[in-house]
Parts: sequence; C-alpha cells; structure tokens
Amino acid sequence: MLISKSCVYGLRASLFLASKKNGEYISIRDMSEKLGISFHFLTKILQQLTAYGLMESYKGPNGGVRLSKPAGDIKFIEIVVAIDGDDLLNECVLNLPGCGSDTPCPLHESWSKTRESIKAMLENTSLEYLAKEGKNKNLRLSEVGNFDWE
Amino acid sequence: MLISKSCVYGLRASLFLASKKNGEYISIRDMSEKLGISFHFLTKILQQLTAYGLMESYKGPNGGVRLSKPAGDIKFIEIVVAIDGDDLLNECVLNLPGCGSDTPCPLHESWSKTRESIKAMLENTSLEYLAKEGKNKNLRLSEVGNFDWE
DNA sequence: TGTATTTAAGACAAAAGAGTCTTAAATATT
DNA sequence: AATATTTAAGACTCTTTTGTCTTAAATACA
Ligand code: FES
Ligand code: FES
Repeated sequence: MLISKSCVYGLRASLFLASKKNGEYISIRDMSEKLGISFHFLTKILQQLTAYGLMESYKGPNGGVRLSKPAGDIKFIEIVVAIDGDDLLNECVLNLPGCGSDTPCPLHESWSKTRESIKAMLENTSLEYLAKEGKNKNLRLSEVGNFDWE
Repeated sequence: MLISKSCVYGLRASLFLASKKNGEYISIRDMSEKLGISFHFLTKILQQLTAYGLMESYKGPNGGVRLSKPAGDIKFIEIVVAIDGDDLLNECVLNLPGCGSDTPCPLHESWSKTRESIKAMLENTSLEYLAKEGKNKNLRLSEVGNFDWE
C-alpha cells in the first residue's frame, strides 16, 4: 500500500470533517460508526493529527474534533506527511539510503519522475475539493455501500 | 514504502543477475555478500521467484540461480507482481474494496491516473536496460558505497 | 455537586513483515 | 563411497503495524 492503514483512516476522517460546517465539532464515535473504523483506533490516529496541529479537539458533551484550518487550505499531502512521514516523497525505490542524483541507483531517474507525479497529486488536492466532489457526486468514503454525506 | 523490502531484495538480486552472462548460475551466497542482504532471507525470496518461474536454480557445487529468460524480456513489473502481488496496480488509495469507476472514492480519478504512471514506469523498464545503465554509469545497487558490477 | 459524555493516554494483544537458524536434498569432485 | 558445496524447506524469533481495552481528565448540564 502506498499509504498506511492508519493514514488512510486519518484521511477518510479528514474528508468527513471537511464536508461539515466549518468550526463544528464532530464526535469521533460518530465518525467511527459512519466510516466503519474502530472507534479506539480512530481516536488514536486523530490524536496524532491534533498533536500535529491539523485538528482541534474538545472534550465533554457535544465535544469532538474539527479541522484547525478551512478545508480549502489543507492539502492532502499534509495529512499523509503528518501520519506516514515524508519517506514516500524522498526515499529510494530500492530502499537504498540517501536517494539523490549524486548517488543514484539504476532506477533513480525514472522513479524520481514518478515520485514527482505522486507528490504533485497529493499537493494539488485540497480536502475541500475532495469533500465537495464526494458530496456532489455521492462518492463513497466507507467500505459498506451505503455511506451518506448528509 | 511503495515496494516491500522482500521485493526490493528480489529486484536488486534480479538486476545483479541481469548484469551477468546469460545462462550462468550465480550463487546466492555471493549475491548476498555483494548486495549486503542476509543470505538466508535472500534465499527465501529467490525461492519464491524460482517457484514463480522467473528464475531457475541448480544445487550443488558451482550451483546457484539464474534468470529463466533473457534479461531484456523481463520487465520490472514482473518481479514486483511475483513478490508483492498486483495490489499496487489495482487497489483503491483509500483502501476501499473494489476500486473502479462504478464505485469510485473521491480520490479515484486522480489516483487512477497516478497509478497508471507508476504502472507504465514498471512496465516499460526491462532488467537488461537497468543493468546496462547501472554497469555503464557505475550506479549503486547496495547500501555500502563500494558496490562493483565487475 | 453529581452524573453523563467525550477526548487523552497508555497498557495490552493480535497479525503481518522481516530476519535467523537448522536440517534435508541434490550435485560435483575426489 | 565419502565429502564438500549449494539450494529447499520449514521452524522459529524479532519488530512493526494494527487493533482492543481500561482508566483518567475535561466539560456540560441537571
Ligand atoms: S537512489 Fe534509488 S530512487 Fe533515488
Ligand atoms: S475507488 Fe478509491 S482509488 Fe479507486
């Protein structure tokens, strides 16, 4: 998998949040049920994103989490890097230490091009855009077929 | 990592073999030392490739493994699929079951394009080309800086 | 103040990936 | 025939990832 499972869960939750009213706290329990992700596991992941500054949380009744910036200002790549780190964008495809044009492996040239296109895709996509698309076209965000953006 | 560690080891060994005389058996011990990969682990991986039909092995003194086809006929993607499977080329980037245009996730459009470019890169590169490039330009194939293609 | 709700934190368990080690089978050489 | 070399096979261990569970802390509300 290009992206770890933890990261995927974080991304799906982020998209869910991005589709909500700005500033509204959404409970993790709610999200975990709608997205079909284990509540405790999702909690742990969102804690990371909160610690990273991408989300804000609020305890107590009607508490929950929300994005700390407008969804239009959050690029997909920020979530990925926050959870998986930036290895994907820097590492040698043959896992040799220090990928770069000074000590290239035989695949360096073609891989660095491909990697740039992955990076571009992650950098050019905002949560807002994806959430709007998802909402308008009713695209799925969970395993079960009956996901609803409301 | 895009490609698993086992797969990376298999790829590095394949490139090493591709740089050798066609038909020559190379001992796994030799390769493991030159490439800096655990002998037993590499053995296990090459057994998979042998079982898959991409390599042939020969036991006993002067035994070893060799590619079962000319290196020019083996595309990078064959090794990847033999070890990691074809998930990379089919899976939804959000890990939702059944990626396809009939049940797309919000990222499907951009991801399927990116995935095609990864696929194209893996399909258009032969072991022979990479091994020749590596040999000519003396590119590295191991962690230590002093790798030598001979 | 007491209780219910919600995130925070961290211990714990299960599964998968990575790596090690031992023994068996095949082959070449003497 | 005996021995050395090499891959085959599989048990085993270690690490990382994934997932579960329990308890603590914060907050709202009656
Ligand atoms: S050195 Fe291998 S991809 Fe850059
Ligand atoms: S359905 Fe998600 S990438 Fe195709």
